[in-house]
Amino acid sequence: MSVLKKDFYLQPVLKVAPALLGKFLVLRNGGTEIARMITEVEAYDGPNDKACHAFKGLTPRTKVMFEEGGVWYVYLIYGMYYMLNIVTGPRDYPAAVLIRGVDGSNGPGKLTTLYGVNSRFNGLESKKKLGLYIEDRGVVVKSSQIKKSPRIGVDYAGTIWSKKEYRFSTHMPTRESFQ
DNA sequence: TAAGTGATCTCT
DNA sequence: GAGATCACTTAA
Repeated sequence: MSVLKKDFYLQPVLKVAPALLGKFLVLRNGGTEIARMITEVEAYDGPNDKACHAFKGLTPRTKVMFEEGGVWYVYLIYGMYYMLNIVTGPRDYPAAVLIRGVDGSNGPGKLTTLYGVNSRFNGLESKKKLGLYIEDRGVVVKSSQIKKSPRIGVDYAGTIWSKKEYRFSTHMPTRESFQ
């Protein structure tokens, strides 16, 4: 049981994304704690990825993605839903992993509603002190249990990038598996 | 299947 | 400042 450190996030996003499956997204707020296993993520890989927000360059919105790995990137989409991403890779390399699903929840919008995540976490470092962080609780997800598929909602990125299998999910059985 | 929602970006 | 866009959800 250990909180993921910065060097974990400094790896290439395509390594970090599948490695996050089976880890726990933890929100600690005073006496309450929400901790659920991550079951679905998507990778957004830097300046070459047309589906990546930062592809078009640095703007006030995307500048967080250019930070060093290990910080949260939170933004509002469709006027209602916050998306939760963790930035990866070295500084000035815009890449991030979108956390799309945790155990017992479907859809990234519902996930952030569940956790009460909003833009106040944007740009902040994922660590215990912040109260929102990712933890390794010893669940091992085998590569054979990881399903790859194209990302969701990125048709605008063109066939090459919208077909990339940068979405990773797992059907690992749930909380019984670690208690 | 389509509508709702609002920040952001790209033009004028 | 106006208009288009958007990594989603819900209700039908």
